[in-house]
Amino acid sequence: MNAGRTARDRARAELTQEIKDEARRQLATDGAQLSLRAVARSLGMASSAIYRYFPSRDDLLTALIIDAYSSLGAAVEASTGDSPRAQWRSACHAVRNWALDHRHEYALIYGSPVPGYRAPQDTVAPAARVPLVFVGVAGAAGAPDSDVPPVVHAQADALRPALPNDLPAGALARVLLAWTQLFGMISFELFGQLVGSADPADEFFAYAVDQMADFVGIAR
Amino acid sequence: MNAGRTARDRARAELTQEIKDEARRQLATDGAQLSLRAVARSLGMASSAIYRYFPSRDDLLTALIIDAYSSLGAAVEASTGDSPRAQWRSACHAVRNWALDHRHEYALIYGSPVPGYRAPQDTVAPAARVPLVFVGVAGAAGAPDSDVPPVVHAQADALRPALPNDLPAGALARVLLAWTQLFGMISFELFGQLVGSADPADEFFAYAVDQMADFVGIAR
DNA sequence: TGTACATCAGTGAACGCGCGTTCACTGATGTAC
DNA sequence: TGTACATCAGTGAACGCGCGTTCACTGATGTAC
Repeated sequence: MNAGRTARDRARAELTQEIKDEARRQLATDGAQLSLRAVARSLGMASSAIYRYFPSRDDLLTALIIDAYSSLGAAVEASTGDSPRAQWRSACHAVRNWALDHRHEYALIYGSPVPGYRAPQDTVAPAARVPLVFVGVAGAAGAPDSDVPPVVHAQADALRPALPNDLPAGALARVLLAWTQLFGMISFELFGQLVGSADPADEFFAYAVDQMADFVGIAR
Repeated sequence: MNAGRTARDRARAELTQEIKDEARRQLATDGAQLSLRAVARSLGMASSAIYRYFPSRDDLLTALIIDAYSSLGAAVEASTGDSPRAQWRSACHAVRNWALDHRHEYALIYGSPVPGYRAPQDTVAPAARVPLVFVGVAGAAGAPDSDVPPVVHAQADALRPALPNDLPAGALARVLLAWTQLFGMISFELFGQLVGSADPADEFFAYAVDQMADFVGIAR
């Protein structure tokens, strides 16, 4: 199935991609609305033809969501730094830069849930890639343990088998907190909540990233 | 105009309220979609009758948004505590409780922007009520100054005239950071990003609130 | 290499639906004298 | 207190639009012998 590609197979793969690309383009212009008919129109094909590639609108949405998580995940995994501290900073900025470059895909995955749409299980693994990078950096930095309430400690312990290292519960909790902080700030910036205070947000973002590195205990 | 209320005036005020209430109810059931016709249907009136109360769908949306900010603002302003630390905690929990009780209104104001909708200036003041509460608490606690990059320092200085106290730039920056942290965590919880890690989030939230109080420098 | 059949991509019409907004109209409520 | 007129709330039909999805069909591509 991977070797003997027929012309039909190749055409199918290409058109599947083109449909997703066009749908992404429409997310960017029309906001979060996604219309199969509009996508088909732009591609010069009958609206019913889309159904040869995606069984329904929701399946196309799911594909876009998975692609978005994967694209962000890859961007963050590709970020590098000479020290754990530099890696931390570079990973945070990779998230923000991706978000600024893909505003509507960001809104699709981190904004309010799409009405009437229920995300299937397949999105879980790609969505986990970003937090796993931060766990990895904290591990490499030898982030120290700290006091944590029992329930949170138990949640950290339950999470550990899925992690690339065995970060102590106190460190893991702080990484999680920094993770919500990171996306909170980016969402506020993109969704316009910072207008009038920390906008433009470049310097404030850099400042926050540094504060969070200190908070997690990643040495300067 | 405020004293001599005619029957017509009272009927108008009541129906305006009923339209908003029904619209809110529909936000809660149908997700972020808002249909004037559906609202009218539920109220047993002709869809065109809505136009006697709101000139367009966007105006109704704007009213809902302002109401949501005001409702949240009032809830947070009403929170109390014996010490600045207790006030901080109680304000944070007030935000979260309001969000859990008004999920769709929360999504309306803190989720992805509604496609094709541009928020007018009238939303700015109500939106500022929550952060102002946190600035107030930090002021009462005597939150200390700290190092902050020049651009952020300048943004803090520019903000100060609009504040109820003259928090030093380093403290104000940390309050802003905690503010984005707070909403980041609540958004993640409500939008399902914590599933599989810190969910249920009650303890993690309490933990994060305490960490942020330390971070801002509000004495235990 | 050639033929017969099965598979698949794409079409165009149709179904059934919902939407925001406008408009001419009716009848009730309010106001001025 | 009563009458004449102006204001307003609410109606119902219509405009013009877009949507997701289904279906019978055509013609091209692939497969087995």
